[in-house]
Amino acid sequence: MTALKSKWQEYIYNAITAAATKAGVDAGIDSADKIMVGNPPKPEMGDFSFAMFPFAKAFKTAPTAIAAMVVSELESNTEVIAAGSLSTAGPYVNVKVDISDTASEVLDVVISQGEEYGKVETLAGKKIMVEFSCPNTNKPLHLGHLRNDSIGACISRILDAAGASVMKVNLINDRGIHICKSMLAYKKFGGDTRPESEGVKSDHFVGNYYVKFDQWSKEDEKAIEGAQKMLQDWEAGDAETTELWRQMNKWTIDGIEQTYKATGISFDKVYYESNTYASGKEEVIKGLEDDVFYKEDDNSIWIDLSDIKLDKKVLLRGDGTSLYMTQDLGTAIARHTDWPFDQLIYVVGSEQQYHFSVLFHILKKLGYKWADDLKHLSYGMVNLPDGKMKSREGTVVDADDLVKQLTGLAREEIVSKERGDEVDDLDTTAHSIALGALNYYLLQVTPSKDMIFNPAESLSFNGNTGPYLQYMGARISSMLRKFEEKKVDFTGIEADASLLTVEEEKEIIKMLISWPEKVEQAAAEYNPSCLTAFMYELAKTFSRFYHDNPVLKNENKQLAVTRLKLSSAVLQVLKNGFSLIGIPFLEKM
RNA sequence: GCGCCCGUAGCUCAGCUGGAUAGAGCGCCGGACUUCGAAUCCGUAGGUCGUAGGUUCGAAUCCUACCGGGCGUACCA
Repeated sequence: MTALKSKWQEYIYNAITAAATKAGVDAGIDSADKIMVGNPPKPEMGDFSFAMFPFAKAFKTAPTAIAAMVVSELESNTEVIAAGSLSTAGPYVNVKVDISDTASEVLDVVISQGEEYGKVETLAGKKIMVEFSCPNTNKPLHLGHLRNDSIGACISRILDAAGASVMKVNLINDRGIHICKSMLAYKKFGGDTRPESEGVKSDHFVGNYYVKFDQWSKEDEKAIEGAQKMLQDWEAGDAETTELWRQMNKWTIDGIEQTYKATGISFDKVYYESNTYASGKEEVIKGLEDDVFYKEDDNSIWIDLSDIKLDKKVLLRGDGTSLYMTQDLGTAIARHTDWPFDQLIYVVGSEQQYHFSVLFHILKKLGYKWADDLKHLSYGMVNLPDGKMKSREGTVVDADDLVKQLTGLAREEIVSKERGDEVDDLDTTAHSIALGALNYYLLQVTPSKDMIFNPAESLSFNGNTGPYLQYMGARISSMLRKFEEKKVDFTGIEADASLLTVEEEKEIIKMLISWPEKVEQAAAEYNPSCLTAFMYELAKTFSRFYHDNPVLKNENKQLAVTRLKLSSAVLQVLKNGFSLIGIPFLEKM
């Protein structure tokens, strides 16, 4: 299709320059690829459109007249006439092309390339590290983490599809004052209890003590002091503190890993802040010696950011303990040493934009040239219909609960449709539908925007949703199964793309052709939502086509075979999209 | 105060490297199951694209100001 497109750009370009020469003017355009190609508002008007407005000035003529000139110029070329039919619509030149050759080609390409179709080379040879998730070890995952995980995992797959070599990394936030808070609360109120003894999932068990600390600290100022003291003990390597820390971290991480498993999240390498903060500290001290930083009277170490019109920022506390920035410095440096990347993408919420601009700036000041290759892929907050999630008001949507709830509803849906016996495994299928719904819901919104998570809507399986796409996949699969059963009736019959004359068929062909471009765009913009939009359009167009036009049941067997080929190409592209977005493909549902 | 982001249909979102009548889902109302899976399909209604200027042949899209909302501006992460 791109070949087709550039061919027409060439035709139009030649026609315009020829017309310009005849009119004795300079068309003001020097290459065919500068010709803008558009899509007519209605498919019956044509496949490509070319607006003549830009040439009005050079020709000193109304665009409508130029369109007429261009068309008459094109009609004198027999090659052009053979390639398509022309029409003018006011200032536009519209072209309707015969796409049967292209159709035949794209169907073959999609089917022979299979899951490779849509892989592109725009990032070939690039090493890209993607950091996402980054849980704290003091509480379980919530809805915000789910958006982070969805975006991070999806972007990783998209970059991979664009040819990059991708390393997915996690950073476990396992040290710091907030970690000490849940530890201290457990020490004070926990007694001999353990997750198993209470029958609570281990990360939730720890999270409950974090909540308890919050209540306690409101009544007793000593709570905060105690946490600070504990942090000092921890950094000093106090045995008892370290032991408690180890135990509680294990509980949280075990629990979070169960959640990752349930949501299909994985990493190539996991970093722990407890391993990198020390090198961050050294880096800060080195920077102090090199006069990049300065020391306050209380021994805290700072950077002056007035050169980039920001304030100043503390990098190390007066008591010598580390901060978020300290450890992020150490982590970044460790990563570049481990795997010298061309780009490192931090998938982190937009509330940390300031943090990252400072972090990147500091690394640059410390002399790391690769600081320019760091990118903060910032995403917006997830809010609820009645406002923000607030832990104090108990409105935080817990990740495990949400997945469980979605799975339960999907299960009910299957049962109520009496498909329980049809599907391969009820629980697995229900879970797959839940994941499809969740990932699609979270990824259809442009990452940079805040979004509202409407539980009722996200739980719906109708309309523009993941399960709708899964359903179309299952429908096509079902049809292909039926074809396999009756295959003998079709032996020796070859597909013929010139039979695809219905408007929807043409639209579908054009969409199939544009799939690789969509992947390219998604990678260039770090935006999965252009893929979700495309997939929905494709599924919907196919659905409309399928509703009105018999495929397998067509009396014309050759048309049946051709449409089957078209259907399986649609299924292939949908499946390729599914794997990028994180929608499990289901043969039956 | 300063910095960044966002204002598109009742609600949730697309569209934003400027181009023909601004799209979809949900919801509302109305149709289609003896037919390849109705988790489907079709149709109706619903928008001065926050406001005002500017650039342009042409602006939801680019620029400026203002209004409204969010986030940040922590020795939290």
